[in-house]
Amino acid sequence: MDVSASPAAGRDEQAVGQFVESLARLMAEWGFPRMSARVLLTLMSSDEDGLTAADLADRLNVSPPAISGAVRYLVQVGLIERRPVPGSRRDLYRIRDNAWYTSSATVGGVYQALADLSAEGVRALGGSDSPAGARIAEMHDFFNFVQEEIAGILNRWQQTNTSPERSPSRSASTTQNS
Amino acid sequence: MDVSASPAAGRDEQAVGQFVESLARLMAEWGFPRMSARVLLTLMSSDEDGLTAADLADRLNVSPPAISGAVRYLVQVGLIERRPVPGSRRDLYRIRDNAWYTSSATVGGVYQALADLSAEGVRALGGSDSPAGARIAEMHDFFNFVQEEIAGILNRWQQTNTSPERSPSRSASTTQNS
DNA sequence: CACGCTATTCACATGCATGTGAAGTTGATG
DNA sequence: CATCAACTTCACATGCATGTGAATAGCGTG
Repeated sequence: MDVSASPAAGRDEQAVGQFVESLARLMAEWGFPRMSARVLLTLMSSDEDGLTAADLADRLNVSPPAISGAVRYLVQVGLIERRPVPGSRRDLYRIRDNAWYTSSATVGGVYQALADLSAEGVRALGGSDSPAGARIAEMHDFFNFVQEEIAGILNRWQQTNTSPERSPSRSASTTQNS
Repeated sequence: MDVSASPAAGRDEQAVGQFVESLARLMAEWGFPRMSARVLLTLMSSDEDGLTAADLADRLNVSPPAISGAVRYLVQVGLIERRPVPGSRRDLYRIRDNAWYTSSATVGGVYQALADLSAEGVRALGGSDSPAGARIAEMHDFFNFVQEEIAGILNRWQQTNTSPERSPSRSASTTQNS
């Protein structure tokens, strides 16, 4: 095996690539756009403080248009930001600091939508008197509960990590090994 | 327009159908199989204590094979159960009582997988010393945190709603007749 | 013992999302 | 002012998931 570009404890490019692909695959499996996931993870695992569309296309071996669509989505949902480089035509794409926090807040919104819709369901069923009505009412309670709890989780995370901005590396040890 | 089958405060079949479709669409948008979502919600919004594949095919205006595939998935992930009817060839499909609980437990498992994979990412990056390593390490911490918190949420839900097992979900007064 | 109903499996068609190549647009530079 | 580089938009091809129809297997019934 050739560890050509791997100083003692430095990056293992091959392993990093594998990591990006594995995680992107997992995210894609539950509905996240594949290409956007790859772009996001490539940005996260780069030491530079931003990459251009050309850089991304090169590292991922895809065409620039694919990058274009992927970053448009990522910017729209607030996971990355584009920073036009003053002297140049290039734009740098950069991860927003609270990316995962934002992402999970979106998940919370989904639960809110689920709760709202199930409330309509209870109405459609004529109240919670019937078995079906009771079932949907319970579903509504559950989603409502989860939604509130998720908000609590995010608050706790914010407090634990004081400013969600640029928190220093605090986790040294990797929890578990296979 | 004729509201032929709408007793005063009873089921509004049209609204129920709309509810099923809306919620199924939302679930499909974040990765849940469309047909399985429709079947699940149809079961939930039925007052009978179980429906046959033929019933489901009829109510959803789809072919029996589509039902077959949908219920196989639902049974596999533990959201519904099949109850062979003793005297007949028919099988009744029925929602498991803790369906949403089970479903959310699965979501928790996803976060666990995310945490595990990001731990590998930190290793691939040679530790959390580099900017990228620090970023992935923070991601790992976040997923780990969320995963633990989700477990806490579910426990709290269990306690609030006493036993999640086989709890007669007729929390309200359901005049159940078999 | 044969028939019929119910559910499943197989091969196929349809629809949708996604990535590619070519052309277009915009801003920097000599 | 002309040229070049970088990103974006458009039209198309490919792959994948999903639902349908025909044929099959199993169990209750006359």
